[in-house]
Amino acid sequence: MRSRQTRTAVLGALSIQPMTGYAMREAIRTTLGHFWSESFGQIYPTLAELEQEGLVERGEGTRTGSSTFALTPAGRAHLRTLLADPPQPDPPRNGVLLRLFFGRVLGPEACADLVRDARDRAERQLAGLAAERTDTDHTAHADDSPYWLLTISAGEHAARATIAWADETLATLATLAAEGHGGEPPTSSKETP
Amino acid sequence: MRSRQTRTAVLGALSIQPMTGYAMREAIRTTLGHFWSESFGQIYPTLAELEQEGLVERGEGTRTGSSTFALTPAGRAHLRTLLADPPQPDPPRNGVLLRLFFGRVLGPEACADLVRDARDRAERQLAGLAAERTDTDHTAHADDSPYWLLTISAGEHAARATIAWADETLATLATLAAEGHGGEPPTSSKETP
DNA sequence: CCACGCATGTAAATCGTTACATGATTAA
DNA sequence: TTAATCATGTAACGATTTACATGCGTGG
Repeated sequence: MRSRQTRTAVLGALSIQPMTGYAMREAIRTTLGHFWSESFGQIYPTLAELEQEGLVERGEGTRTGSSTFALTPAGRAHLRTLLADPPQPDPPRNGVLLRLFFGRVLGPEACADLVRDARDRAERQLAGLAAERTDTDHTAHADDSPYWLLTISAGEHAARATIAWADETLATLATLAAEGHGGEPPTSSKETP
Repeated sequence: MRSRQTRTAVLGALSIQPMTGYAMREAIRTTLGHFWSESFGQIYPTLAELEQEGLVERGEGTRTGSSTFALTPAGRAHLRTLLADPPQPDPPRNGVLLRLFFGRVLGPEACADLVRDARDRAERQLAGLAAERTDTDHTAHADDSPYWLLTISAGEHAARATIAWADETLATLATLAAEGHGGEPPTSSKETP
């Protein structure tokens, strides 16, 4: 069985409206993109599985060979149980912090580049979320929209936190650089005396 | 070859001080725990690989059969190149937001439970980081400690952001509940008229 | 002497992405 | 007509965790 998380995402997507696998991938990428992702390789097998179990129904698509999937009553019930059981915390992996932790090897200037990149990404993220907020039609899916706004807000809080941290960090790194904690040179005199 | 990320973590750990595979696992879990994780199944094969490539050296351990690994000069040089190339962004997956997005199916009260849990975790995280900050001996690894503090700070910013978001969200969910957007009942009258 | 912590390693299982093969439909 | 987009699915690969098998050393 595909992971419960993927099943949740797929059934959840269909709880908004029936759609094809392709459309689901697009919907997840654009709407859930700031906190979730699924690939075709997950979506199609999961849909097939859910169909076998009678949790989704395959209907006629708009073109030959395509099908729109829809939730069955059993599927909606199953989604409720999936949503109810506690989210499994995945092990944290932050590439920026990993590099920064070993920053002594790299030196303050290179670390500052790293942090500036992270800051830029957060800034763009923030702008993107603000755009989504204003662009989106709130009347179309009025019942779902308050919950959607909560996830947007989460993204904004996280991005602002990253920006604030980055600014503090850049100041710290500047003083570190001034104090002369330079990066280790490519060929260290300690290693080849 | 094991992933560059894992190699970076392993070489990085040895850049602080030589240690056994077992000790490395402990060090990563306790010190890098709030932003990174590695399991034995990754660490041992990676160490063997790096040894083959002459990037780490296996020395005598304190007991029979055990070995302490240390960085070679080539290993240190390789670590610098690994740290320099840009962090690969992994696809986001936030189980709490996934559940909240489909909150309409679950109802505002159950969503509030979810958010309260997330808030609790963030609060504990914050307390844990504060404890680490005060407990740790800054003189032992003085050269690495400023960079370590930057990662602690990142965790604190993120946790505070989660707490602030959770409080806002709980207020919003309370008004939603008051307006009567209850969860869908276990047996919907729409599905069985 | 025995339970627990230190220590190493492998095998299997899980989870997920990427790339490919294939074809229909539509807009230029 | 041809390129782009919609659409489905599979195969291969990669990354990572978990569980297991094994044994040394030490404190109670």
